[in-house]
Amino acid sequence: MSTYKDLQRLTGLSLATISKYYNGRSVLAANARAIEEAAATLDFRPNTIARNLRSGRSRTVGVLLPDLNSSFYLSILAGIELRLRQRGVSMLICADHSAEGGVGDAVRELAGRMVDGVITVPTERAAPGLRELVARGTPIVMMDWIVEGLEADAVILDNQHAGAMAIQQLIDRGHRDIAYIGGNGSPTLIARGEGVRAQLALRGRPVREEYLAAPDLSVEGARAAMQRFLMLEDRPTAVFCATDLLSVGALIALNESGLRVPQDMSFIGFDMSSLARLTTPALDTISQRIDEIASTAADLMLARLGPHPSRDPITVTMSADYHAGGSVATLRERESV
Amino acid sequence: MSTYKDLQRLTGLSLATISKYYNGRSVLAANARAIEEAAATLDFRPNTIARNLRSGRSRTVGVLLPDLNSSFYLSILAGIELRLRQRGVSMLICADHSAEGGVGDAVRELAGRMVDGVITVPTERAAPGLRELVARGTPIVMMDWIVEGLEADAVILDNQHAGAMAIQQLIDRGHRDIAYIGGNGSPTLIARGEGVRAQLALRGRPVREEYLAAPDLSVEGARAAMQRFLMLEDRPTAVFCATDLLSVGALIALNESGLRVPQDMSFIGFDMSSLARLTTPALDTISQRIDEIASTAADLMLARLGPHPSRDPITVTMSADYHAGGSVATLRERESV
DNA sequence: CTGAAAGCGCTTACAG
DNA sequence: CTGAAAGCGCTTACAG
Repeated sequence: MSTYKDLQRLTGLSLATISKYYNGRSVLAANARAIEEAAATLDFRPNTIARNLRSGRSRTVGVLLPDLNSSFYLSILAGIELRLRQRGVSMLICADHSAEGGVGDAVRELAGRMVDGVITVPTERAAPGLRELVARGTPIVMMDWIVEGLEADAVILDNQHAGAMAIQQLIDRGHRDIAYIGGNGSPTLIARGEGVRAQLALRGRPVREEYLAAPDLSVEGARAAMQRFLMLEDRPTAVFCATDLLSVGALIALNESGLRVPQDMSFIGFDMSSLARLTTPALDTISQRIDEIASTAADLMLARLGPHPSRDPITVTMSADYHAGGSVATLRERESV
Repeated sequence: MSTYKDLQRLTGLSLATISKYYNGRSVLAANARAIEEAAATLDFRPNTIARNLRSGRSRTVGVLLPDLNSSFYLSILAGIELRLRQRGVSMLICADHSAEGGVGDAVRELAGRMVDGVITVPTERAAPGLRELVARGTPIVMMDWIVEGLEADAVILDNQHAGAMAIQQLIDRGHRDIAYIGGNGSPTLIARGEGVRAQLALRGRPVREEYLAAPDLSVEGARAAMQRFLMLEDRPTAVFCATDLLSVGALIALNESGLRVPQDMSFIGFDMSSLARLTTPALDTISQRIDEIASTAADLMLARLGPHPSRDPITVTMSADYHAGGSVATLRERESV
């Protein structure tokens, strides 16, 4: 790797002038050409690490996620990467691995690498570290759920509404015995569950505890939960799943059981994008516009890194969409809403 | 952020001693305790950037992928992240975005950030940059396909065999008119296609060009390709898809057509993991052990970063597995192999 | 516009 | 074991 010193040797210019050139400040045209020539000869590229150390900015944003095991997180990563790269900002990825425990403090790891900001789907575990970062003036953007009391921007889904929307649809189609596979692992899932329960109550449907499952957020967890529903004396006529992995697991159990969707069981999934069309009939799903969430989060961060960041934290709330498929059967006559 | 100087103020020790402590070299027990106390008070954490600059090692590995739009890449990321984090190595992610063009040279970006090594699913576009890195002595590990002439470790699939295996299965089950949705975008796909053609030829089955499609590597590309197959005068009795996205797209088109799998069309997909069980019947697939590929790649990299790297490049070739489902119909009597 | 000098926060020989 | 000094490759005021 060649350095400014090598350019200095070839051009006779000072380090300060070379630095100015590489920072886009004005330099005599002749000098600029000389630097470009020398750089081409040497195959020179400025050392980002040194730049960062001296300037105190790394043009790198940390992306901290609970794990990397769902397509939800992948889509988020892809969306953020695209937006940040357009603006010359790099991305350092950390998975929190809360489950494993003791993998070290991901947030402090990011801090030690001088990231200019952190975009995160936060976990309980990460919260204290995020507070420290905010105290130090590092901008944070939260996605998916909000750490209470953290002064930071956020992009979240109206999760209560997302949950309620699924139940409303099922009730409108005549369902009464509705099962729900959700979870208590995060405020996001709790809110979706609240939406479910509230809507059931509102429409006078029984909230039967044996129809509510909160398994591990995994394909196998949901598969087992669905299997339990299917063994009930009076099994539900419809099931709603609160995440993509849970949807996949529940559907696998349904397929294994030999029951048909929607004749024997109606189904509403969550966030399955193109997978919803993988089955016959296609699935009804509740879904978020993940690309929009990611790009909004990236934009909020870029604004914070820019010259005139706004003072107050901004929370963007997005609403989920209902994608109709053919996986919900209409029982009896359709109720009026 | 506090620094060594602050620790020096609180402990009276020299910077050299503090540095020794943080690099795990021996320090008097009393001094170690003093440093720990001061660090706790100050909430100190060594600045990784400064460390990197001075030591010339960043304990960061660049991960360079063509894009971030497939679950194949996500699984690879997840596997690598897990292994690297266990060893205290961070991961800087770049998507090459070859398609968009002009997004800047991802490889040089990584070089400027002083990554200790690069793990990559290479693209044509990245090849020259990777050569430069090798010339500079930066270790590279390639996954999925090999850039010819690059002195670097690699973990690849026996793609010819993967392609041949699918065709063999279909022929064994009595199929003759076999369609293939693949692509020419990468040596990986070309090799899978060669395996397909070779096996068809070997078993005396016609290689009909109208049964071969090489669409964009996208869900929509495969959907369109499948739709064209279905409009053929004598449509094929079976289709094999060479990637996960292509499989999803083809299956969507099949569902939309109203044809049943496997009665009207047999289907073999690629790399669908749990998605293969999403449908009734479950899908037959060819799949790679992605976790193993990722962890092998990470281990090869960690070995290169360790104290005694081997001299010669290592190529690990893995073989694909056949996962039986119920998406292949048996026509006529089963042939002997 | 340009250059000389100091310094970002560490690590690294080198003495002691 | 410890400490004083130089330096990693840049950027940043400050003069000129």
